[in-house]
Amino acid sequence: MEEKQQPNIPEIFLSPYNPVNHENSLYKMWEDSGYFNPDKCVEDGIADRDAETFSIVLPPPNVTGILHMGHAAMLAVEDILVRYNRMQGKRTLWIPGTDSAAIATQSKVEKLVSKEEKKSRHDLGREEFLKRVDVFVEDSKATIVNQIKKMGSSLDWSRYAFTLDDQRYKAVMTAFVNMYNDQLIYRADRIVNWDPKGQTTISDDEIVHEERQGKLYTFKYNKEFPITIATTRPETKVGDTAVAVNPDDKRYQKYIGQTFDFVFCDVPVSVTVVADTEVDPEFGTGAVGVTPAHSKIDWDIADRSNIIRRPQVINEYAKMTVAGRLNNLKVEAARAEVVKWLEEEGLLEKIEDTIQNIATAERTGGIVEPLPKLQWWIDVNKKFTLKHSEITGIESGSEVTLKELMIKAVENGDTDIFPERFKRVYFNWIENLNDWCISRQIWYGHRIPAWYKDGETKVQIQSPGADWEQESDTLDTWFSSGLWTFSTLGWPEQTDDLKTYHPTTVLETGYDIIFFWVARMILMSTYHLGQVPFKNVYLHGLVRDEKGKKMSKSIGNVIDPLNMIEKFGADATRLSLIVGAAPGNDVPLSEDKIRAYKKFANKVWNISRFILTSIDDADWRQTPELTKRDNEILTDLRKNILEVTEDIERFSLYLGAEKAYHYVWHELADKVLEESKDILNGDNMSEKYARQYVLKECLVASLKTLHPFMPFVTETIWQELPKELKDHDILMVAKWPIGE
RNA sequence: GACCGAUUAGCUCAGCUGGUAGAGCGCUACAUUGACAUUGUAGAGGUCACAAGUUCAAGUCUUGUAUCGGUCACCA
Repeated sequence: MEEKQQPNIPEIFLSPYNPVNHENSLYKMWEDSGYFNPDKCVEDGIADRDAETFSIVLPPPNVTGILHMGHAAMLAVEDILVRYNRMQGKRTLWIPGTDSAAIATQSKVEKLVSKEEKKSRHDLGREEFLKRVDVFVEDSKATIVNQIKKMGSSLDWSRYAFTLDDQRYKAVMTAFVNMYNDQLIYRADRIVNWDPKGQTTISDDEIVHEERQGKLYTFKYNKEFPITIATTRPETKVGDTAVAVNPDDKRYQKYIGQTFDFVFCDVPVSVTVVADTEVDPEFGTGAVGVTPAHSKIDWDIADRSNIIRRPQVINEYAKMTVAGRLNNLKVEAARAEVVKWLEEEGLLEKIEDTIQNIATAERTGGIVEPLPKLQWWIDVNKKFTLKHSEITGIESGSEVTLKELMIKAVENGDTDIFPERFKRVYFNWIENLNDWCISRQIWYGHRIPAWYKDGETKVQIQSPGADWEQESDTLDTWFSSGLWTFSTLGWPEQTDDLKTYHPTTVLETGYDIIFFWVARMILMSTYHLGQVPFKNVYLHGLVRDEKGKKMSKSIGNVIDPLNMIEKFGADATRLSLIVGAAPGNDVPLSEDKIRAYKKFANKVWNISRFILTSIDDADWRQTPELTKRDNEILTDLRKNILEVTEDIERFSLYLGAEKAYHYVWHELADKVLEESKDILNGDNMSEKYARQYVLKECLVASLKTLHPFMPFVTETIWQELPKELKDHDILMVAKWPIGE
């Protein structure tokens, strides 16, 4: 038996691919190379000076949070797009950042301070408390940043942004002042959504409607009152100033305009009967008790009928402020008390079960209490002059509203949304959009640059003087998030980055924040820059468990990405989140699925090992004489490259990943490698050499097409490839192969 | 209540601009430990929710029905 010559194979291939041995050092190698930064790529000739640009801003994760599968999916999608475009030779920029998550962070620190020092934020005072928050944020920042890196995210860390850093502060202040000067921001007293738990106002979009079992009470204010009314909230009736009926309702027409005074549950009340077309004669008794201070609809009815809009009978702690037996009771207790009183007085006609929609605060879960408050708003319907416009169909200097800008930007295709059906969702939302309440009663955030003295108000970034007092409210975090595509690029300065990379190419985010964020970014960018913020919106689905359930700690079905990276590698984790994840569709994820892709990483590893040992003795200076089959293999290869390329270009990553996977495993490995064994061991040297050439081509190209999807294993192998096979030492910046 | 989506193999889903169905996992049988803490080969399994329509031809287009899911919504 002749001893087969032991090929010269790199030692690392002697054992299966083990991600943990390579991932951290590879990431460091990439980072040290500087090629996450497009400037460095241009400098070293990887991208041409005038190459097309490709830019994405990372939707900033909460600075104090930890990485979950949703983040992991987002990072995987974006990194694939970024790596692909970088290999295409574009000037590719992916900007990292973190978000202050104002309310969440503040309450975290509040809890911490209360636990460790037994103090409230008010004990510490605003300034001292904010110092604690800053320290906390600084400490926890490293955690999330490191976790982002674990996924292999090729972000340009030299451009890292934090929503509350100095540069972003400047952008937010400038934005506010500009909008105020255009009278798009105003201050007004009206009903707001008050979250008693969070002790702040919230916007309409931060409300979650919950269906709950409630009761509908039908009663009279007193024995003499001629009209019976129904309500689910009897405790608010001490704040009634009117009873509204439909003007066409024959039963009540004779009372319209009359005023009745009486004492209701110890509280003197005066109500006027008014006509309002919004009242449905068919519902309940056809008469509505109007409580302007605690219901938005009632406030509007009061406005239309010229009724007084107060008294306010419930305070910020959801407690009654009236005198008598209800004094200082919580609303639920007050309700029981009022019902008891109605029964005693014989005023209660009936109680029915009903399903009522309760408004709760998204972040705290508290029941929202509508209260009248003096707050800051953005007017979405006011006409103003857009000085500069690059938006298709809107001339510079034309009169528009913010709503029109938001609609136009998508309607004209300047911003395209994937999947397409979300365009309709977007338009639908804008049509029903009301003015946006942007002030919040929390401390951690951008403090509104309004200054007060003796009833006078000035809006400007710098304090007008020591005796002027600054507005204590801060801005809704989505206000600053809305500026994110351009505040991260240096706006309000006209930086090179801003000129080069804005509008950004893609915004990739979850469909659940299309209103919160996507719409607000379009609003802010079109207004401040006259540009859309991004040319494409790619909406990914939510990561769910294998049964399609939402992952949650209480159910215990959470799959931790860091744990998965540890177990199966970042490449496997990425692929599991991409394959089968059509944009806009939820992704079912299981540990088995991730394990399957770890096997694939190992398969790639072994394919490479086989090919490398098979081509070890090849001399690449010869010209290969390809057989018909050789050419066929190369054609298949290029066809696969083309398909993967097209899929990535049209954001169908789930298809591209699957095709790349399928080709490598079931075409290259199962067919090409198997049939090559005879040729490689045969005596026909010309045929053997030709096949070696083909295998080399297949390996190099496959590593490249796989790289965006599974950067670590492909780069690890690349580093072991003989120099003469590579067009660059680092696969991350090698040239994307050409398909046909 | 309005709008949107889904309904295709046991499970999870692909099927873009219409031409009599595909993948992965699972299952069955056989082979394999000299690229592969395995892998390969072969196989079973679907009246593409239902009904009507357009068409030479329909998972694929139109309309309607049913079931499930989602988003939005001020009915007191």
